[in-house]
Amino acid sequence: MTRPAPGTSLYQRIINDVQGRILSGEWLPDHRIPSEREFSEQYGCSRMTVNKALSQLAQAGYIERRRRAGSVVSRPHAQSAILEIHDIQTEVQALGLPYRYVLFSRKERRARNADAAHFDAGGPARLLAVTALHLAGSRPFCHEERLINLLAVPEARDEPFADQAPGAWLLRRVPWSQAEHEIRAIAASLDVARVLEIAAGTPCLVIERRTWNADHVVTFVRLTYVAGSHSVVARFGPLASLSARTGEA
Amino acid sequence: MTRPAPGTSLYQRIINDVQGRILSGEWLPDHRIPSEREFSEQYGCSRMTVNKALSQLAQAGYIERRRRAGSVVSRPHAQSAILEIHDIQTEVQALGLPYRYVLFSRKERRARNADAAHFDAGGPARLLAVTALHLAGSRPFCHEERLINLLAVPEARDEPFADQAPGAWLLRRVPWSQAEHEIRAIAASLDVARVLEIAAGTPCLVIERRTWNADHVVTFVRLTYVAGSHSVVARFGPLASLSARTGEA
DNA sequence: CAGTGGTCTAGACCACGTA
DNA sequence: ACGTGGTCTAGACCACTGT
Repeated sequence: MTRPAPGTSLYQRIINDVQGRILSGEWLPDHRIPSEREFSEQYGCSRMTVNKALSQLAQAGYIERRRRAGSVVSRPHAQSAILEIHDIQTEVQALGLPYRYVLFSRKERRARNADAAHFDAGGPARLLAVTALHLAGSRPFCHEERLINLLAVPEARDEPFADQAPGAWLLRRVPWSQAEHEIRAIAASLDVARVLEIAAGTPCLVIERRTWNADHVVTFVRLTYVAGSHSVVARFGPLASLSARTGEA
Repeated sequence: MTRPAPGTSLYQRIINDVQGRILSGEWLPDHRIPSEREFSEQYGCSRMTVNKALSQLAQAGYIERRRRAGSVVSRPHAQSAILEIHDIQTEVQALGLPYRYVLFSRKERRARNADAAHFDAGGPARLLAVTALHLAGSRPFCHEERLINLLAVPEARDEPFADQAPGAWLLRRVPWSQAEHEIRAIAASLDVARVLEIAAGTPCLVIERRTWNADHVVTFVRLTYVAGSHSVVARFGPLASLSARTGEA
């Protein structure tokens, strides 16, 4: 066999067919779809090819697979979206504005009790605390408060962060395995309001991010944006992650 | 062969090994990792097994694969996170508060120019516009403004939405293929402030979501939360989606 | 107990892109 | 040109689980 696979591969065709039946409503939630062996007969291919297709459909959340009981169409559940969080410099320049970065303070210090919430139990012995401002043109764009775990990133001790934001530096230097974001709306505090050149109490968007490598927190950052200057966009296409993931990483 | 695979499968072991080398920094970005054929020799297994492992690592963004050139460790790029957006009722009950839903208005009407931004070019001919309030205990929790495309969901015409929020109804009834979220901070308008029982100008978190099925927008919703009552949490663990995706959908 | 998915094999041909 | 990944085969044994 080994058909030339003109546009798409066989397993991709199976994915598309099943996805079509689910999205069109032909196969409703809890509907039991054919078994791998039935599919392989229908498509005249081996079971492995069907398995690859159905495994990816399961990963994308379209179906659930159970031994003996077979595979059934998932009932829609909490939506999960792919949230893209870009580098701030890239973001500002995408707005067509000149980007500028100003370092406010950079202090090495021992971890306090207040830091324990952001780091793991016990926490890191020594921290690097950095506060800075990102500007779009002449306007303040984003206020950054960051803590870096010096046990995880000892090189940060030698980095002044005078010309380069710690986020960009860390992204290039440190591998990370997990990140957690929390997004909230707040009223600007007096301190932040002064820096962002707005009135205290003005609505702001806050993004807090903790980044892990293996078991320990590498860095914690709080980014404060003036309301209206920034929004977070998240997209989700279940099968997008199946069809488009080959070459783009 | 067919080893009993004591705790994990062979391809999962390969995934873990490669991930470990990348996260530890042993294999830096742009490092070329062994070819599939080399791995299969090292592990004493077939190339298909290695292929399954490396394919999943590529999907998770750890490595990039290029024909002839081999596979290289990815350089970290824009972080993408998995954003969980839950049903509002679930969310309120998770806070340990009684949930209540109040319908304010429900109107069927023709699409206006102002709706065109939320829907596709041309837009749907007829819409169902619903405004409602979600309460946690006796306090307003979230104000909902929703537009439903009646061409995509004609059954909505027969649904009063008096006792049931349209979000929960749609989630159960309508398949969707894509969603887009935008999260912003705003100052409460007069109308919204009155409904949420806060002062005008109070910071609020706004989530706007458009949901597609195939090519057309099914529904658009704007959810407004009082600042402090709600935050969005997003997590990302590249390999979490590899190891934990089997049985949990 | 019977049928499902989970995993694995030892080959194979092909398309592609880089050296 | 040649080695890479991409895909596929025609089997196999096993673990699990619903009937």
